[in-house]
Amino acid sequence: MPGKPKSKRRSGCPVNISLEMLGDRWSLLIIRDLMVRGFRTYKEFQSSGEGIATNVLAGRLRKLQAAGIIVAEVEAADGRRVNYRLTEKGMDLAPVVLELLIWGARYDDTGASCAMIGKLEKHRKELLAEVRRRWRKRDATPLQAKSGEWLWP
Amino acid sequence: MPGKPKSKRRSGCPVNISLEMLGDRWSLLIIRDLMVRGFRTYKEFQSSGEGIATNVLAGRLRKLQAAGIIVAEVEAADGRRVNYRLTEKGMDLAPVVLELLIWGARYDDTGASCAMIGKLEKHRKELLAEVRRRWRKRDATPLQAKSGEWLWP
DNA sequence: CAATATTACTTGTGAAATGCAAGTGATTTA
DNA sequence: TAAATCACTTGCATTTCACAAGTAATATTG
Repeated sequence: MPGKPKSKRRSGCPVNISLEMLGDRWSLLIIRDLMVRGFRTYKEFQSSGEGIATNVLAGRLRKLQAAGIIVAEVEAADGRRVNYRLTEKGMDLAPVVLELLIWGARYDDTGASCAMIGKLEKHRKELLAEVRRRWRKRDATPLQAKSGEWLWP
Repeated sequence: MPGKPKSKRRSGCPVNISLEMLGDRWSLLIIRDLMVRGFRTYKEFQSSGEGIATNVLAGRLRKLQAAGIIVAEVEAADGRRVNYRLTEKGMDLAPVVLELLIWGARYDDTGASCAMIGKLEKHRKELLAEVRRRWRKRDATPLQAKSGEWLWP
């Protein structure tokens, strides 16, 4: 039994960054991988090379479900597989993820030629629209490779 | 001696969400408070009601400095006071913070009338410009009250 | 159809981070 | 000069995390 989180304070009109769910090392990475790398299964997350521990991954997936950010469904054709998908609420994090990607690219750059970054900044809207279109179609082809390279447009 | 973080993996072209710095419960809250609540001192962070532990706050401020996101300077008029400010790099997180605020407001809403949310979404650019203008002027008047309420425009 | 493989986890253990209460040292104010 | 303020640090109990190993359910292979 995990026990309740001990009741957190909340201010009046709740325009607050809500980092109770997203304020950890992995949640946003999982969301990004669902959003732009086309990840769907537990195994993909584990072997993505980011190094999340298996028990922590399981915990995060559970929490993200409980928060209504992702849903899990067992694949009809193969009862072993569980496919994770973003909900509408989860997809609405796309602007956050995009801005984080842009910021990270601008400052965490280890030097590789990333002309793509300028394109991301200039075409925020189109990219967000594309991500959402693929989400609706359940199209899991990645916009971003495992290496981080962008496959867009 | 804290010891090195044990070397994290990095992919080739580094377009990655870099959550090594921001992937915790407090960093983005500190940045938001500097950005839109006009916080400047240690004490303000401590007594903001968010409940960050004092040792953790000290640690985060140190890490954010080391990452070049904030700077600390002792106040000339009062040698006890240390004022924290965002760097350019820190200010460039404004779009991230704004999108998080919008998302949080949309979904974490406990019900209060927040017509302001729509305004934030419609006037992203103006708000970002305003935040940056105040930052340049070192104007610490908050855009967002402690309660979360927006004082803008 | 039995043996093996795959997938999605859980469990156990030590290390690290966190939360809390109390204390410290450098100023500044009364 | 004593008290107050500010920005921290220290110690300790609790929680979370990382790593390795194991398990249960389904699927594939021979």
